[in-house]
Amino acid sequence: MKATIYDIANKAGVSTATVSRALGDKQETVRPETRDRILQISNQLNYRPNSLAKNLAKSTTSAIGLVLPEIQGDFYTEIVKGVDEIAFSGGYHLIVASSHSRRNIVESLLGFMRESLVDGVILMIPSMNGHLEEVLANYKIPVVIINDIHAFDKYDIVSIDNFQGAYSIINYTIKSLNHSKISMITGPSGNYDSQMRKKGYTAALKDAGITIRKDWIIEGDFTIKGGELACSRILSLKEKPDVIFAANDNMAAGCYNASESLGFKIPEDICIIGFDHIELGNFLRPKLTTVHVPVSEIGKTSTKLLIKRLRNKDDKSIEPQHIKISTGIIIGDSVSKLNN
Amino acid sequence: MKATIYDIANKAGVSTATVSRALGDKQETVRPETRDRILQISNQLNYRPNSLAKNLAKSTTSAIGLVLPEIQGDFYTEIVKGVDEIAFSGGYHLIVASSHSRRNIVESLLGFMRESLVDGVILMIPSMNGHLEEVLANYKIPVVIINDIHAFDKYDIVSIDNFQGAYSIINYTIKSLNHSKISMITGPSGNYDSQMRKKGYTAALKDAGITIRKDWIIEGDFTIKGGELACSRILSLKEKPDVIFAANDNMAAGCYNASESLGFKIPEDICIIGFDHIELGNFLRPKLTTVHVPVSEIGKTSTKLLIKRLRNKDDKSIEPQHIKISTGIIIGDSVSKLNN
DNA sequence: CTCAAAAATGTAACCGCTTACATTTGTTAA
DNA sequence: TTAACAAATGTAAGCGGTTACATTTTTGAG
Repeated sequence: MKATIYDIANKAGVSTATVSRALGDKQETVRPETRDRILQISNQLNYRPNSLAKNLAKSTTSAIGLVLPEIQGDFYTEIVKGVDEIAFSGGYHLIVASSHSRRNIVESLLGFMRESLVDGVILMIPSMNGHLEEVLANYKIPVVIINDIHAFDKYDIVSIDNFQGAYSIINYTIKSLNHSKISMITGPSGNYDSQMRKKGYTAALKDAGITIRKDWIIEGDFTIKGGELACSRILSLKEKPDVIFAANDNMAAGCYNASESLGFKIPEDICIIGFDHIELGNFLRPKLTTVHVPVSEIGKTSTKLLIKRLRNKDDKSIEPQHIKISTGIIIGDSVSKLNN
Repeated sequence: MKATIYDIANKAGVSTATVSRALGDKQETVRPETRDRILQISNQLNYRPNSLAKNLAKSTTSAIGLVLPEIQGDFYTEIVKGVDEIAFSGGYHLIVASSHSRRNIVESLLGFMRESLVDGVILMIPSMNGHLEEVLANYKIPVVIINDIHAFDKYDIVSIDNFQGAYSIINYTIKSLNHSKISMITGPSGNYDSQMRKKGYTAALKDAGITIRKDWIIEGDFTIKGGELACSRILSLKEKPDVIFAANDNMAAGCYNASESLGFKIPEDICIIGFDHIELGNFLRPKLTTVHVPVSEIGKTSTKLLIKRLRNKDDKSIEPQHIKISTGIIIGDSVSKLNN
């Protein structure tokens, strides 16, 4: 049978309270020789505290919940990796729940919260969800939200600087490469990242004095297939743009496919810009020009934030923090330079 | 304050035992009208059982642990997704632990087992690890191992049919495409998947009466960079092979890079074959010929196996199951047909 | 050496649910 | 009607820790 705290107390001739104190993290008042004796016996019996009992007694689980949207591709692996690494070094376990055919984000979240299964939650919200606000308001476990969203200002938020990323790369395309006929394939309409990327795009155009053409803004869905479809539509327009700015690399890859099958050469006939800088982009030919997003940084930062919150749970005074992760530009060969 | 089972018992004028029975899963002996009353009050109070208390009382957690090797790329996302989906529908939570700079597989495993944090574990072991056997022997939580490994025959195992996959594609290359000068870039020497893929490769050659050249078997490390390096070495041999079989797609992608920079055209000057069929391969040009591995199937199958085990925990008689997930061939354009 | 304060340890309730066993209530057959 | 048995419910002891409060031991100033 597994050794319990009672066994140790017995063998050491002390009470369970003393054993608990000697073995606990917080520096408790135990005489050094007593502590040593307890530690030794504990080792000898190969004692491991039962975390279930500890959880119940302390109403705490040392676990962090990570709620992800429908998982696909590199992106999420990086997030999980970043979160896991920080969680682990902070002494937390990681419970993940991704939404899929049988479950949505809110359900995952509720599952965590209702059962007090985790001490805190990292929540990645790609787009607005009806019940979400209500759920968040009803349970008061610390939450860190990953997304570029302002409806949740009272929570800690970690977001990619989508606006800046899009603005920079479009600005570069205009100013340094002399382009002005730039179209965009957005993500799904409700998606926050997509919305901000679009704002960056329009702002850069506007600041450069370029009129925005609504017919050059096509809605995509962040998938490769979706990119293919949208690109085909753009390439069959009577008045074609010179550049397609896809709201993510997946769709940019779709553009490569469509261009290839429609006989458009990149970058001579059509230029492509992506967003995310996933591995895939490095293998597209010509190399994809895109916006670098430090994905695992997002996971790490949110976890750090959450853990800080958990460590100061009583101190309600700390203001919600909003951290923006900045992006960078990756210059590939998928956008040509125009001679003006 | 959150409602407890006591509050319900009070309000309903029954004992906590009855409430517990009425609310529990197993069809207990409670009079219908009593059950109804309890259910009603439970709803009214918005009662949610405290899972921590339940865990302690039942010494069970309804959680499955998933231990992954160093996470990178598509592959693992698919596994997590598959596991999560099945775990969820079986009423289990998913706790993941990946090894990384600060932790290795055995540590993750120990963490789960020592603290009785999970009811069972799904363990992905890429290569032999000293303490592993010992750890597994010492704790008797149900374990499902994902890998092509025979040292652990007494556990449930789910494995990719690496041998068959490699054999088939090499055989196809020989028989249908008339190649005979086929080299291989393996994975890290200790890696089980790699070992079996190599066996499939050598068996196919041998069966076709082709002599195996040791100098055409180069060790790689499953990374893109590693593939690049190994490929360069092969391409600078005095006697070059016509085909390079990379033990995974990542390395195959590296081969593309190396071939490009050394001026070798695929498939005219050198042919490339991969393994895994990750998304990336679809974007290589020419399209990569590779072995399809149904990754999320692996996750799903192992989880089903584990849950079955957990549901029949007492029944020790069930023999360890060894399930092989079969692979398929994806024919791209990276291997030319020789006229013999 | 004495005594008050500080340090160390002990006692036992508690976290909220489950469940073996005891008790009460209901049902059925003679 | 009643004995015998089944069904429904109650009692209370866990599960294995934590911790408020009580008690004992140690320490050190006077």
